[in-house]
Amino acid sequence: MEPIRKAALVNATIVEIGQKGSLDVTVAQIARRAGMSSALAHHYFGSKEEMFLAAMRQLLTVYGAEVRGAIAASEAHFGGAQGRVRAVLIASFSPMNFRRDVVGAWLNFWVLAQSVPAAKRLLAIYQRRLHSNLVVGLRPLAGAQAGDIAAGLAAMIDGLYLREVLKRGAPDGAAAVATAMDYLAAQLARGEK
Amino acid sequence: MEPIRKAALVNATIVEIGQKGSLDVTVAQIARRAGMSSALAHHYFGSKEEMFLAAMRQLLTVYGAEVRGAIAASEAHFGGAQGRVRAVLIASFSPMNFRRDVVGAWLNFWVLAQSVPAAKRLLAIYQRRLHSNLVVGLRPLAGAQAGDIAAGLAAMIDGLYLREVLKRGAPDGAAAVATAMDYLAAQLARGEK
DNA sequence: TATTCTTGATTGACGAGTCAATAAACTTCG
DNA sequence: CGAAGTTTATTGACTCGTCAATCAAGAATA
Repeated sequence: MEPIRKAALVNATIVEIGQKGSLDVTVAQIARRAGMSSALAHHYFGSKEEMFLAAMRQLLTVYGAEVRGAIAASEAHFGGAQGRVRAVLIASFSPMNFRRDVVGAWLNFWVLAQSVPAAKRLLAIYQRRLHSNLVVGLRPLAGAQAGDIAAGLAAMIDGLYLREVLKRGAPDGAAAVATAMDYLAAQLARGEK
Repeated sequence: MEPIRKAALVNATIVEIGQKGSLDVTVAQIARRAGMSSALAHHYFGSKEEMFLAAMRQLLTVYGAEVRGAIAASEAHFGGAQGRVRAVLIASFSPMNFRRDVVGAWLNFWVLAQSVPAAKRLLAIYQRRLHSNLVVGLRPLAGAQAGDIAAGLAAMIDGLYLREVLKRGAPDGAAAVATAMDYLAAQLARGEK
């Protein structure tokens, strides 16, 4: 039972935060969405904060898995070139990760990181992984510039996420990928000139 | 008295939210920082939400003024070229706007916009102004591409803000400007080739 | 029986907003 | 001038609701 209930609570937490657009979500609301009483939620997680952190970890885990998958697929097919960077972008803006409620939850966890050290640590992991993935992909293409370009690209990715939460209508991952790829193309074109 | 007290409350709201890194700030805390009782804060603003919105408007106003000032100064001295865009960037990352607590408040207001329509409207104004300022500056440099480049640049600016709240140490506006200008240079170089 | 699962009820704290009352400043007009 | 009246400024105390967390007790299961 424990793993099932925990998973249900974690998902309910993400959806609830994402839909409400705020961390002002009661344990009772989350528990109800997950189909149980608030007391049971406390029984399994001990505290609301633990639930939030577990939800963050879940987001990180899913995102990380998708990135790894995309990279693997990309290397199998194209073997290098812009493939790895493109893979990271595609995974970042995939329908799974670029969902409205997921993006809303991300933003709220970013806020949480300002006051909860454990949350800050989790986000730092995300940032390191993203940066490192981009640099590995960029090194063969841009050499010494890889670090700077990765920094700019990472900022742009986060910015595209940030802006998504205010848009209405369905998220458009392809457009986001296009914007980021355009940046990349411009940087690489300059390097070659 | 009214304008003085309101101004004090607005500033206290920004600082309190920025330092705490969260909208979970009590009216009593804000009022205390502004040197008055919570009842008086309610007397002048009616509700906590009104205080938040007034604080957002203040941020928008100060930012807008600084951008206008920078554009005017830039046109007087260099007359066009990348001047206008650079002016927008410099204003965006000026020591006044790129302060830790201000950036923290921005991020929190972004979250607020998800659930409070009035806040969303204010942010939409900011986005429109930013985009339009960038497009005007980019049109002579990039022609039809101006819109797309502006979109990417705007996302990057917001992303740089977003990332700032997790960094430690003093904000480095110059580095942020450099990253954004680098993006711009790459895009323009490609256009000329 | 013992262990795990589950919840309704309760507690204790906290916070937004209201209110009644006091104090200060300003206005009116005799 | 100066007394009576009026508007503005200000606060402590209070109400009312909410919510995280706990607990004791009741199913279910092994």
